[in-house]
Amino acid sequence: MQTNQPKSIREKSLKTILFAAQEEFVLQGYKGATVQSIADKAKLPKANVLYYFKNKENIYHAVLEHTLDMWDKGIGDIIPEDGPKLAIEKFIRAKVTMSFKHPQASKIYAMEIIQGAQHLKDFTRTYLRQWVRDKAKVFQHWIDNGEMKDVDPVNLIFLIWSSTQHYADFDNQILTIMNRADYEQDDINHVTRFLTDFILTGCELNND
Amino acid sequence: MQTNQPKSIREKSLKTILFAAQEEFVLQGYKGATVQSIADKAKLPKANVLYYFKNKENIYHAVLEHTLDMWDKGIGDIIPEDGPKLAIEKFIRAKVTMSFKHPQASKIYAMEIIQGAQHLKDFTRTYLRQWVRDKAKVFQHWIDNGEMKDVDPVNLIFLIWSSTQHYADFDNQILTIMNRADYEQDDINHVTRFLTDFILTGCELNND
DNA sequence: GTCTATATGCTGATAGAC
DNA sequence: GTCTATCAGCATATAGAC
Repeated sequence: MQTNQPKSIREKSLKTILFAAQEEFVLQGYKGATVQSIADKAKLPKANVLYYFKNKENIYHAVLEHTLDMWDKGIGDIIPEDGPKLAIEKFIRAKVTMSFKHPQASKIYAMEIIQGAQHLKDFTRTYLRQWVRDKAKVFQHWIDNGEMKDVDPVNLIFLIWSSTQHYADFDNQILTIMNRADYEQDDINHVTRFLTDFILTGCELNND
Repeated sequence: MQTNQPKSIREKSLKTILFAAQEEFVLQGYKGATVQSIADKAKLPKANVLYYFKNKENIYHAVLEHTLDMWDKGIGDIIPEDGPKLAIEKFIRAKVTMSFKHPQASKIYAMEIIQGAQHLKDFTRTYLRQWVRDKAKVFQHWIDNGEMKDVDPVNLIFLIWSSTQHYADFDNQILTIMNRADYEQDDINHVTRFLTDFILTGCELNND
Protein backbone atom coordinates (compact mmCIF):
# COMPACT_ATOMS: atom_id res chain seq x y z
CA MET A 1 0.00 0.00 0.00
CA GLN A 2 1.39 3.34 -1.09
CA THR A 3 0.02 6.33 0.78
CA ASN A 4 1.18 9.88 0.25
CA GLN A 5 -0.87 11.54 2.94
CA PRO A 6 -2.11 10.61 6.40
CA LYS A 7 -5.80 10.60 5.38
CA SER A 8 -5.04 9.29 1.95
CA ILE A 9 -6.37 9.59 -1.55
CA ARG A 10 -7.95 6.22 -0.98
CA GLU A 11 -10.18 7.39 1.88
CA LYS A 12 -11.21 10.46 -0.03
CA SER A 13 -11.92 8.60 -3.25
CA LEU A 14 -13.96 5.95 -1.50
CA LYS A 15 -16.09 8.60 0.11
CA THR A 16 -16.58 10.54 -3.12
CA ILE A 17 -17.54 7.41 -5.01
CA LEU A 18 -19.99 6.29 -2.37
CA PHE A 19 -21.69 9.65 -2.34
CA ALA A 20 -21.92 9.79 -6.13
CA ALA A 21 -23.15 6.21 -6.27
CA GLN A 22 -25.92 6.90 -3.78
CA GLU A 23 -27.21 9.74 -5.94
CA GLU A 24 -27.09 7.65 -9.09
CA PHE A 25 -28.74 4.59 -7.58
CA VAL A 26 -31.58 6.72 -6.27
CA LEU A 27 -32.16 8.50 -9.56
CA GLN A 28 -31.69 5.56 -11.93
CA GLY A 29 -32.20 2.42 -9.87
CA TYR A 30 -29.63 -0.36 -9.59
CA LYS A 31 -29.70 -1.41 -13.22
CA GLY A 32 -30.14 2.10 -14.55
CA ALA A 33 -27.11 3.49 -12.75
CA THR A 34 -23.98 2.97 -14.84
CA VAL A 35 -20.46 2.81 -13.51
CA GLN A 36 -19.64 5.52 -16.03
CA SER A 37 -22.28 7.87 -14.61
CA ILE A 38 -21.05 7.24 -11.07
CA ALA A 39 -17.50 7.96 -12.18
CA ASP A 40 -18.59 11.15 -13.96
CA LYS A 41 -20.41 12.37 -10.88
CA ALA A 42 -17.38 11.54 -8.72
CA LYS A 43 -15.07 13.20 -11.27
CA LEU A 44 -12.92 10.11 -11.60
CA PRO A 45 -12.21 7.83 -14.55
CA LYS A 46 -14.43 4.78 -14.70
CA ALA A 47 -11.46 2.45 -14.28
CA ASN A 48 -10.57 4.07 -10.98
CA VAL A 49 -14.03 3.45 -9.62
CA LEU A 50 -13.71 -0.21 -10.56
CA TYR A 51 -10.22 -0.28 -9.11
CA TYR A 52 -11.61 0.68 -5.71
CA PHE A 53 -14.76 -1.43 -5.75
CA LYS A 54 -14.06 -4.20 -8.26
CA ASN A 55 -17.61 -4.26 -9.60
CA LYS A 56 -20.95 -2.49 -9.62
CA GLU A 57 -22.61 -4.78 -7.12
CA ASN A 58 -19.89 -4.10 -4.56
CA ILE A 59 -20.54 -0.38 -4.89
CA TYR A 60 -24.21 -0.98 -4.26
CA HIS A 61 -23.52 -3.13 -1.23
CA ALA A 62 -21.23 -0.48 0.20
CA VAL A 63 -23.94 2.14 -0.26
CA LEU A 64 -26.51 -0.05 1.49
CA GLU A 65 -24.18 -0.80 4.38
CA HIS A 66 -23.34 2.85 4.78
CA THR A 67 -27.07 3.58 4.92
CA LEU A 68 -27.86 1.00 7.58
CA ASP A 69 -24.88 2.19 9.60
CA MET A 70 -26.01 5.78 9.57
CA TRP A 71 -29.52 4.85 10.64
CA ASP A 72 -28.29 2.67 13.42
CA LYS A 73 -26.31 5.60 14.77
CA GLY A 74 -28.91 8.29 14.11
CA ILE A 75 -32.24 6.78 15.11
CA GLY A 76 -31.58 6.19 18.77
CA ASP A 77 -33.45 3.76 20.93
CA ILE A 78 -36.76 3.20 22.66
CA ILE A 79 -36.00 2.37 26.26
CA PRO A 80 -38.41 1.51 29.11
CA GLU A 81 -36.84 4.09 31.46
CA ASP A 82 -37.99 7.01 29.28
CA GLY A 83 -41.65 6.19 29.62
CA PRO A 84 -43.94 6.26 26.57
CA LYS A 85 -44.26 10.00 26.10
CA LEU A 86 -40.58 10.90 26.13
CA ALA A 87 -39.61 7.77 24.21
CA ILE A 88 -42.06 8.50 21.39
CA GLU A 89 -41.03 12.16 21.29
CA LYS A 90 -37.35 11.27 21.02
CA PHE A 91 -37.98 8.61 18.40
CA ILE A 92 -40.12 10.82 16.17
CA ARG A 93 -37.66 13.69 16.44
CA ALA A 94 -34.76 11.45 15.47
CA LYS A 95 -36.60 9.87 12.55
CA VAL A 96 -37.88 13.15 11.16
CA THR A 97 -34.42 14.69 11.43
CA MET A 98 -32.95 11.73 9.56
CA SER A 99 -35.61 12.00 6.88
CA PHE A 100 -34.92 15.65 6.25
CA LYS A 101 -31.12 15.45 6.52
CA HIS A 102 -30.50 12.20 4.67
CA PRO A 103 -33.37 11.60 2.27
CA GLN A 104 -31.15 9.71 -0.17
CA ALA A 105 -30.39 7.02 2.40
CA SER A 106 -34.07 6.55 3.10
CA LYS A 107 -34.85 6.36 -0.62
CA ILE A 108 -32.22 3.73 -1.37
CA TYR A 109 -33.56 1.64 1.45
CA ALA A 110 -37.18 2.11 0.35
CA MET A 111 -36.44 1.09 -3.23
CA GLU A 112 -34.56 -1.95 -2.08
CA ILE A 113 -37.50 -3.11 0.06
CA ILE A 114 -40.11 -2.30 -2.58
CA GLN A 115 -38.22 -4.36 -5.14
CA GLY A 116 -38.20 -7.38 -2.88
CA ALA A 117 -35.30 -6.70 -0.51
CA GLN A 118 -33.03 -9.02 -2.51
CA HIS A 119 -29.91 -7.53 -0.93
CA LEU A 120 -31.39 -7.04 2.55
CA LYS A 121 -33.22 -10.31 3.22
CA ASP A 122 -30.82 -11.24 6.00
CA PHE A 123 -31.00 -7.85 7.64
CA THR A 124 -34.79 -7.88 7.68
CA ARG A 125 -35.13 -11.46 8.80
CA THR A 126 -32.71 -11.19 11.69
CA TYR A 127 -31.87 -7.71 12.91
CA LEU A 128 -35.02 -5.80 11.98
CA ARG A 129 -37.46 -8.51 13.03
CA GLN A 130 -35.80 -8.67 16.44
CA TRP A 131 -35.73 -4.90 16.75
CA VAL A 132 -39.47 -4.61 16.12
CA ARG A 133 -40.23 -7.41 18.57
CA ASP A 134 -38.08 -5.84 21.28
CA LYS A 135 -39.63 -2.41 20.88
CA ALA A 136 -43.15 -3.85 20.66
CA LYS A 137 -42.47 -5.53 23.98
CA VAL A 138 -41.51 -2.19 25.52
CA PHE A 139 -44.73 -0.60 24.28
CA GLN A 140 -46.76 -3.57 25.51
CA HIS A 141 -45.18 -3.18 28.93
CA TRP A 142 -46.30 0.46 29.08
CA ILE A 143 -49.79 -0.55 27.94
CA ASP A 144 -50.06 -3.28 30.58
CA ASN A 145 -48.96 -0.71 33.15
CA GLY A 146 -51.75 1.62 32.07
CA GLU A 147 -49.22 4.24 30.97
CA MET A 148 -50.68 4.60 27.48
CA LYS A 149 -53.69 3.61 25.39
CA ASP A 150 -54.06 0.00 24.35
CA VAL A 151 -52.97 0.19 20.71
CA ASP A 152 -51.33 -2.59 18.71
CA PRO A 153 -47.60 -1.93 19.27
CA VAL A 154 -46.34 -3.42 16.01
CA ASN A 155 -48.74 -1.38 13.90
CA LEU A 156 -47.89 1.68 15.96
CA ILE A 157 -44.23 1.17 15.06
CA PHE A 158 -45.21 0.84 11.38
CA LEU A 159 -47.21 4.05 11.57
CA ILE A 160 -44.40 6.07 13.13
CA TRP A 161 -41.98 4.54 10.66
CA SER A 162 -44.03 5.26 7.54
CA SER A 163 -45.27 8.70 8.49
CA THR A 164 -41.76 9.97 9.27
CA GLN A 165 -40.08 8.25 6.32
CA HIS A 166 -42.63 9.74 3.96
CA TYR A 167 -40.98 13.18 4.13
CA ALA A 168 -37.76 11.68 2.78
CA ASP A 169 -39.01 9.17 0.23
CA PHE A 170 -41.70 11.41 -1.23
CA ASP A 171 -39.93 14.74 -0.84
CA ASN A 172 -40.37 15.47 -4.54
CA GLN A 173 -44.10 15.01 -4.34
CA ILE A 174 -44.47 16.94 -1.09
CA LEU A 175 -42.44 19.88 -2.36
CA THR A 176 -44.36 19.95 -5.63
CA ILE A 177 -47.70 19.86 -3.82
CA MET A 178 -46.61 22.69 -1.56
CA ASN A 179 -45.12 24.53 -4.56
CA ARG A 180 -41.70 24.86 -2.97
CA ALA A 181 -38.17 24.25 -4.18
CA ASP A 182 -36.54 22.92 -1.03
CA TYR A 183 -37.18 22.05 2.59
CA GLU A 184 -36.11 24.61 5.18
CA GLN A 185 -35.18 24.22 8.84
CA ASP A 186 -38.64 25.41 9.81
CA ASP A 187 -40.19 22.46 8.01
CA ILE A 188 -38.34 19.98 10.22
CA ASN A 189 -39.66 21.72 13.31
CA HIS A 190 -43.17 22.01 11.97
CA VAL A 191 -43.39 18.37 10.89
CA THR A 192 -41.78 17.17 14.12
CA ARG A 193 -44.32 19.11 16.13
CA PHE A 194 -47.26 17.94 14.02
CA LEU A 195 -46.32 14.25 14.15
CA THR A 196 -45.36 14.29 17.83
CA ASP A 197 -48.60 15.99 18.80
CA PHE A 198 -50.77 13.82 16.58
CA ILE A 199 -49.22 10.50 17.54
CA LEU A 200 -49.14 11.30 21.25
CA THR A 201 -52.81 12.21 21.03
CA GLY A 202 -53.44 8.92 19.23
CA CYS A 203 -51.79 7.15 22.18
CA GLU A 204 -53.75 9.34 24.60
CA LEU A 205 -50.52 10.73 25.99
CA ASN A 206 -51.11 14.38 25.27
CA ASN A 207 -51.63 16.69 28.16
CA ASP A 208 -50.98 20.17 26.82
CA MET B 1 -57.97 -4.09 -38.46
CA GLN B 2 -58.52 -7.82 -38.54
CA THR B 3 -60.45 -9.22 -35.59
CA ASN B 4 -61.43 -12.86 -35.29
CA GLN B 5 -63.37 -12.58 -32.06
CA PRO B 6 -65.67 -9.99 -30.46
CA LYS B 7 -63.33 -9.25 -27.50
CA SER B 8 -60.28 -9.78 -29.59
CA ILE B 9 -56.81 -11.14 -29.24
CA ARG B 10 -55.70 -7.56 -29.13
CA GLU B 11 -57.60 -6.74 -25.95
CA LYS B 12 -56.39 -9.87 -24.29
CA SER B 13 -52.77 -9.41 -25.32
CA LEU B 14 -52.73 -5.80 -24.18
CA LYS B 15 -54.01 -6.81 -20.77
CA THR B 16 -51.56 -9.70 -20.43
CA ILE B 17 -48.64 -7.50 -21.41
CA LEU B 18 -49.62 -4.72 -19.02
CA PHE B 19 -49.91 -7.13 -16.14
CA ALA B 20 -46.56 -8.75 -16.90
CA ALA B 21 -44.94 -5.36 -17.36
CA GLN B 22 -46.18 -4.12 -14.01
CA GLU B 23 -44.57 -7.10 -12.28
CA GLU B 24 -41.30 -6.64 -14.10
CA PHE B 25 -41.08 -2.90 -13.55
CA VAL B 26 -41.68 -3.37 -9.83
CA LEU B 27 -39.07 -6.11 -9.47
CA GLN B 28 -36.38 -4.68 -11.75
CA GLY B 29 -37.07 -0.97 -12.08
CA TYR B 30 -37.56 0.80 -15.40
CA LYS B 31 -34.09 0.20 -16.77
CA GLY B 32 -33.76 -3.24 -15.25
CA ALA B 33 -36.94 -4.56 -16.80
CA THR B 34 -36.23 -5.88 -20.29
CA VAL B 35 -38.76 -6.20 -23.08
CA GLN B 36 -37.68 -9.82 -23.33
CA SER B 37 -38.49 -10.50 -19.67
CA ILE B 38 -41.89 -8.84 -20.04
CA ALA B 39 -42.57 -10.95 -23.14
CA ASP B 40 -41.48 -14.12 -21.34
CA LYS B 41 -43.76 -13.37 -18.40
CA ALA B 42 -46.64 -12.65 -20.81
CA LYS B 43 -45.80 -15.80 -22.81
CA LEU B 44 -45.51 -13.89 -26.05
CA PRO B 45 -42.62 -13.34 -28.42
CA LYS B 46 -40.73 -10.13 -27.83
CA ALA B 47 -41.66 -8.81 -31.27
CA ASN B 48 -45.36 -9.10 -30.46
CA VAL B 49 -44.94 -6.99 -27.35
CA LEU B 50 -43.22 -4.33 -29.42
CA TYR B 51 -45.88 -4.66 -32.08
CA TYR B 52 -48.53 -3.68 -29.54
CA PHE B 53 -46.63 -0.97 -27.73
CA LYS B 54 -43.93 0.17 -30.17
CA ASN B 55 -41.31 0.70 -27.46
CA LYS B 56 -40.47 0.13 -23.84
CA GLU B 57 -41.32 3.61 -22.68
CA ASN B 58 -44.84 3.30 -24.06
CA ILE B 59 -45.33 0.14 -22.03
CA TYR B 60 -44.22 1.99 -18.91
CA HIS B 61 -46.53 4.91 -19.60
CA ALA B 62 -49.44 2.55 -20.09
CA VAL B 63 -48.67 0.88 -16.76
CA LEU B 64 -48.53 4.24 -14.98
CA GLU B 65 -51.77 5.41 -16.53
CA HIS B 66 -53.50 2.20 -15.62
CA THR B 67 -52.30 2.69 -12.03
CA LEU B 68 -53.56 6.26 -11.72
CA ASP B 69 -56.86 5.23 -13.27
CA MET B 70 -57.41 2.45 -10.79
CA TRP B 71 -56.64 4.70 -7.85
CA ASP B 72 -58.93 7.39 -9.07
CA LYS B 73 -61.75 4.87 -9.18
CA GLY B 74 -60.88 3.04 -5.98
CA ILE B 75 -59.97 5.69 -3.46
CA GLY B 76 -63.25 7.56 -3.32
CA ASP B 77 -63.64 11.09 -2.12
CA ILE B 78 -63.62 13.26 0.98
CA ILE B 79 -66.82 15.29 0.95
CA PRO B 80 -68.06 17.89 3.44
CA GLU B 81 -71.46 16.21 3.80
CA ASP B 82 -69.95 13.12 5.42
CA GLY B 83 -68.51 15.01 8.36
CA PRO B 84 -64.94 14.34 9.54
CA LYS B 85 -65.49 11.01 11.27
CA LEU B 86 -67.26 9.18 8.47
CA ALA B 87 -65.11 10.79 5.79
CA ILE B 88 -61.87 9.69 7.47
CA GLU B 89 -63.26 6.20 8.09
CA LYS B 90 -64.27 5.79 4.44
CA PHE B 91 -60.98 7.16 3.15
CA ILE B 92 -58.82 4.94 5.34
CA ARG B 93 -60.87 1.86 4.49
CA ALA B 94 -60.58 2.55 0.76
CA LYS B 95 -56.84 3.23 0.91
CA VAL B 96 -56.05 0.17 3.04
CA THR B 97 -58.14 -2.03 0.76
CA MET B 98 -56.28 -0.68 -2.28
CA SER B 99 -52.93 -1.28 -0.56
CA PHE B 100 -53.72 -4.90 0.18
CA LYS B 101 -55.44 -5.69 -3.12
CA HIS B 102 -53.15 -3.85 -5.52
CA PRO B 103 -49.73 -3.51 -3.93
CA GLN B 104 -47.98 -3.53 -7.31
CA ALA B 105 -49.76 -0.37 -8.40
CA SER B 106 -48.71 1.38 -5.22
CA LYS B 107 -45.13 0.22 -5.63
CA ILE B 108 -44.81 1.42 -9.21
CA TYR B 109 -46.10 4.79 -8.15
CA ALA B 110 -43.81 4.95 -5.12
CA MET B 111 -40.71 4.12 -7.15
CA GLU B 112 -41.61 6.68 -9.75
CA ILE B 113 -41.93 9.42 -7.12
CA ILE B 114 -38.81 8.36 -5.22
CA GLN B 115 -36.78 8.53 -8.41
CA GLY B 116 -37.88 12.08 -9.06
CA ALA B 117 -41.31 11.66 -10.69
CA GLN B 118 -39.83 12.16 -14.15
CA HIS B 119 -42.90 10.66 -15.81
CA LEU B 120 -45.45 12.12 -13.40
CA LYS B 121 -44.34 15.74 -12.99
CA ASP B 122 -47.47 17.02 -14.70
CA PHE B 123 -49.79 14.82 -12.70
CA THR B 124 -48.26 15.95 -9.41
CA ARG B 125 -48.07 19.61 -10.31
CA THR B 126 -51.62 19.89 -11.51
CA TYR B 127 -54.05 17.17 -10.47
CA LEU B 128 -52.50 16.03 -7.19
CA ARG B 129 -51.66 19.50 -5.91
CA GLN B 130 -55.22 20.62 -6.50
CA TRP B 131 -56.61 17.46 -4.91
CA VAL B 132 -54.61 18.01 -1.71
CA ARG B 133 -55.62 21.67 -1.56
CA ASP B 134 -59.29 20.85 -2.03
CA LYS B 135 -59.30 18.17 0.64
CA ALA B 136 -57.27 20.33 3.03
CA LYS B 137 -59.93 22.98 2.64
CA VAL B 138 -62.63 20.47 3.61
CA PHE B 139 -60.68 19.51 6.75
CA GLN B 140 -60.07 23.16 7.58
CA HIS B 141 -63.78 23.81 7.31
CA TRP B 142 -64.50 21.06 9.84
CA ILE B 143 -61.81 22.46 12.13
CA ASP B 144 -63.19 25.99 11.92
CA ASN B 145 -66.61 24.54 12.75
CA GLY B 146 -65.21 22.88 15.85
CA GLU B 147 -66.03 19.45 14.46
CA MET B 148 -62.51 18.09 14.94
CA LYS B 149 -59.19 18.92 16.58
CA ASP B 150 -57.10 21.70 15.10
CA VAL B 151 -54.44 19.70 13.25
CA ASP B 152 -52.59 20.76 10.12
CA PRO B 153 -54.79 19.37 7.32
CA VAL B 154 -52.04 18.92 4.72
CA ASN B 155 -49.82 16.97 7.09
CA LEU B 156 -52.83 14.95 8.19
CA ILE B 157 -53.41 13.96 4.57
CA PHE B 158 -49.73 13.00 4.27
CA LEU B 159 -49.99 10.88 7.42
CA ILE B 160 -53.06 8.98 6.25
CA TRP B 161 -51.49 8.57 2.85
CA SER B 162 -48.17 7.23 4.07
CA SER B 163 -49.44 5.02 6.86
CA THR B 164 -51.91 3.25 4.55
CA GLN B 165 -49.56 3.00 1.58
CA HIS B 166 -46.91 1.46 3.78
CA TYR B 167 -48.70 -1.90 3.84
CA ALA B 168 -48.41 -2.11 0.05
CA ASP B 169 -44.98 -0.66 -0.60
CA PHE B 170 -43.25 -2.42 2.29
CA ASP B 171 -45.28 -5.64 2.25
CA ASN B 172 -42.09 -7.67 1.93
CA GLN B 173 -40.62 -6.13 5.03
CA ILE B 174 -43.83 -6.34 7.03
CA LEU B 175 -44.41 -9.98 6.16
CA THR B 176 -40.80 -10.85 6.97
CA ILE B 177 -40.98 -9.07 10.32
CA MET B 178 -44.20 -10.88 11.17
CA ASN B 179 -42.73 -14.14 9.86
CA ARG B 180 -45.58 -14.74 7.45
CA ALA B 181 -45.81 -15.73 3.79
CA ASP B 182 -48.84 -13.70 2.67
CA TYR B 183 -51.46 -11.28 3.86
CA GLU B 184 -54.88 -12.69 4.70
CA GLN B 185 -58.32 -11.09 4.72
CA ASP B 186 -58.08 -10.72 8.48
CA ASP B 187 -55.04 -8.49 8.10
CA ILE B 188 -57.01 -5.96 6.04
CA ASN B 189 -59.64 -5.77 8.76
CA HIS B 190 -57.12 -5.58 11.56
CA VAL B 191 -55.06 -2.83 9.93
CA THR B 192 -58.17 -0.90 8.91
CA ARG B 193 -59.43 -1.01 12.46
CA PHE B 194 -56.08 -0.04 13.95
CA LEU B 195 -55.52 2.92 11.62
CA THR B 196 -59.10 4.16 11.80
CA ASP B 197 -59.11 4.03 15.58
CA PHE B 198 -55.67 5.61 15.96
CA ILE B 199 -56.18 8.41 13.48
CA LEU B 200 -59.66 9.25 14.73
CA THR B 201 -58.22 9.43 18.24
CA GLY B 202 -55.48 11.69 16.92
CA CYS B 203 -58.19 13.98 15.55
CA GLU B 204 -60.12 13.69 18.83
CA LEU B 205 -63.03 12.14 16.97
CA ASN B 206 -63.23 8.88 18.83
CA ASN B 207 -66.20 8.27 21.07
CA ASP B 208 -66.31 4.53 21.60
C1' DG C 1 -2.43 4.49 -8.19
C1' DT C 2 -4.17 6.35 -12.73
C1' DC C 3 -6.00 5.92 -17.10
C1' DT C 4 -6.69 4.15 -22.24
C1' DA C 5 -8.17 0.65 -25.13
C1' DT C 6 -10.74 -3.14 -25.88
C1' DA C 7 -13.27 -7.72 -25.41
C1' DT C 8 -17.55 -9.71 -24.58
C1' DG C 9 -22.26 -9.90 -23.88
C1' DC C 10 -26.82 -8.09 -23.72
C1' DT C 11 -30.70 -4.82 -25.06
C1' DG C 12 -33.95 -2.19 -27.77
C1' DA C 13 -35.71 -2.07 -31.96
C1' DT C 14 -36.55 -3.26 -36.95
C1' DA C 15 -37.07 -5.93 -41.36
C1' DG C 16 -39.42 -9.03 -43.50
C1' DA C 17 -41.14 -14.07 -44.09
C1' DC C 18 -45.26 -16.34 -42.95
C1' DG D 1 -51.46 -10.41 -36.69
C1' DT D 2 -47.44 -13.52 -35.52
C1' DC D 3 -42.81 -14.62 -35.20
C1' DT D 4 -37.59 -15.31 -36.67
C1' DA D 5 -33.34 -13.25 -37.65
C1' DT D 6 -30.45 -9.64 -37.13
C1' DC D 7 -28.20 -5.14 -36.30
C1' DA D 8 -26.42 -1.24 -33.99
C1' DG D 9 -25.42 0.56 -29.56
C1' DC D 10 -24.14 0.46 -24.98
C1' DA D 11 -22.56 -1.56 -20.38
C1' DT D 12 -19.52 -4.24 -17.48
C1' DA D 13 -15.22 -5.53 -16.71
C1' DT D 14 -10.34 -6.42 -17.75
C1' DA D 15 -5.54 -5.91 -19.61
C1' DG D 16 -1.86 -3.48 -19.53
C1' DA D 17 0.82 1.10 -20.48
C1' DC D 18 2.18 4.82 -17.71
